[in-house]
Amino acid sequence: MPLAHRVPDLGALELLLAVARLGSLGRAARATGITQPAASSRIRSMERQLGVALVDRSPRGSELTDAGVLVTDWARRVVEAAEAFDAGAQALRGRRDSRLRVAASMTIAEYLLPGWLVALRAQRPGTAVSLFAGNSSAVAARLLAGEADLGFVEGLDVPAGLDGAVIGRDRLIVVAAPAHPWSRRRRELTAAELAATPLILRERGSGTRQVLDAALAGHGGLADPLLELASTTAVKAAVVSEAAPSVLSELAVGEELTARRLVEIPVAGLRLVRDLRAVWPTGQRPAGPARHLLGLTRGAA
Amino acid sequence: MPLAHRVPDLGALELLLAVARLGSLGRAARATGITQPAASSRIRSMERQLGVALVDRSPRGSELTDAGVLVTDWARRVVEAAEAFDAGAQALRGRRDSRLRVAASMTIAEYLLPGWLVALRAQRPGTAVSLFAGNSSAVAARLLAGEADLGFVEGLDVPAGLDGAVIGRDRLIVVAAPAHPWSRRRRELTAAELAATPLILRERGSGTRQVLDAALAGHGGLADPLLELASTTAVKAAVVSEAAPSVLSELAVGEELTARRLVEIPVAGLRLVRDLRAVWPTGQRPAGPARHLLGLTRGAA
DNA sequence: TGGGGACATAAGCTGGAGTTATGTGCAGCG
DNA sequence: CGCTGCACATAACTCCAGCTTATGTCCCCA
Repeated sequence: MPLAHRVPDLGALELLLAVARLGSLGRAARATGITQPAASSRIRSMERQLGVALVDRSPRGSELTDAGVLVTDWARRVVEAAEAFDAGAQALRGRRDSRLRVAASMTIAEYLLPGWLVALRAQRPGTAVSLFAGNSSAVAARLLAGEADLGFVEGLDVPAGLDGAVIGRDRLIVVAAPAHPWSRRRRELTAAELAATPLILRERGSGTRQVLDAALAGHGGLADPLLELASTTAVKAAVVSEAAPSVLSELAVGEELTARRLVEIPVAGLRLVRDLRAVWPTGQRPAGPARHLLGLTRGAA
Repeated sequence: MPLAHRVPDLGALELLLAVARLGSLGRAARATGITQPAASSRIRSMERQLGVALVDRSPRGSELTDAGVLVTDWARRVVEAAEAFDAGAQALRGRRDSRLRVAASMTIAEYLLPGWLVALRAQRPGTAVSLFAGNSSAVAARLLAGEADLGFVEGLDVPAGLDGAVIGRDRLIVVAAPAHPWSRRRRELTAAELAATPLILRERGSGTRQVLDAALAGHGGLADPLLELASTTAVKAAVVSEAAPSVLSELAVGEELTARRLVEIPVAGLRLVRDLRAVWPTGQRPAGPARHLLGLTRGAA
């Protein structure tokens, strides 16, 4: 359980990446703003903690061992996730005087925006971004009030008073635990079967739920849910442990699918997709940083 | 640059997840093995560091704020990456007396195995796994010497003396920087064009290079590379900064594609795929933990 | 109105990570 | 051949972040 005691500090992982990149403890130390002895000791204690030699030291520099290469690649993923966290958190704190004020739906803010912000930061360092997250109407209100420069929403329609461009699609997929009978079916599920089955769902009013309701209206209508939960995370947890399927955004379950904690159940003849849109007040085409961010988002999902 | 100073500790992120899950600082504290005041102070200093209120405290418990929900979701990604790191590192240290000894090619060990190990740990906690990473022939040698129970290789053929099962495919894709002319082409690239262009590549002998050589043999043969580098990471960095394309495993560039640091260039009529295989000594079908891990890997990539 | 749950505050301890100063080993060169 | 430069290791000391225990405050509920 105490993961933090078995995984090196973020600072140590960054240092390791610097050693890999620069080929010497001393240079890596300078690059990360510490002294050479500090770097030396930190790498050493990381090796002690992991029980694996990571770098080959020599009087001419330091190189990663074979194990070190692997560990460094795994470390890179942690650091990248931390960068996304940082980009998101910065934007969340961002003051109203930011150069680029973004308003986004929860799903987009959760899964896509941090990556875009990392890319933006790489290409235009120093662009101060602020982020507001809320539902579609709240995003629209912000834009119309002039309190945001660019919005992102998912859903079937563009809110009144806004122009928009489709930047990607979000597919809703049926998921079940690997142990669930549906995971072993040979024939595709039918829409009617799906409609008739009590599912684990977000509460009524969520965007996902609306799309699902609409799509199954012609197939007998959605059965009463087995369980209604307030957050996507809670739904995922319930699907994994309980024995009922759910319908979730593919953005939300990518991780779970690759780790096989959840399995996607194909459904015959049912397209549960919703567009992801960038939106802005009618007539005011995005310019400057907003235009640049918009360019980064094409082809999302 | 000093990312670690702006992102909370892994321990703090874990604690935040526990608060989200359990709805109270005190319970979260107990769950993570610290006392309530420690948790209180840690969450508070995280809020100070991020400049955002994360939890609403009340005498009846604590709930995440709207911003807290977002931050927690981003934190979850960091923690999941750390879990993969941990699972990998544990296996790397694993002693020879492990219950399951895995040998895998570098690509698979880097990108796929940690996720499988996390899944395995969730389903069969306490299965001690050890990992050896090397090229196909080294993996084969381990298996044939009885020093490994299950192997994973990518490539065109099954090494002699081994049986195997295809568990997925790895597609090699042409990538370029967004600023590169190929990223703006309207017409698909032809195989002959690709063959005639000097690329940034791994050194001769790497698996990727072999597949590429074979596939382009009928299209005039691969031109001399512009640059030959020793690691996939170095190749990616060169493609991003230099003005030349490369051909890389889609496993290696997933992150870069979604962040738009790299762009995939479609090529007409060229299928650069290689199978990912689980392998074992002829006749000795995997049993026990090996069989279970094998089950987790189906449908990879 | 008293008890219990939940969070905050206070005071003191500890260890990890950092710093400066110095030592060792190796390569290249005048 | 010894000097210089570079890289890593060791030693001694400092400091602060995070932990603990003890106690206070607030609110709900029986």
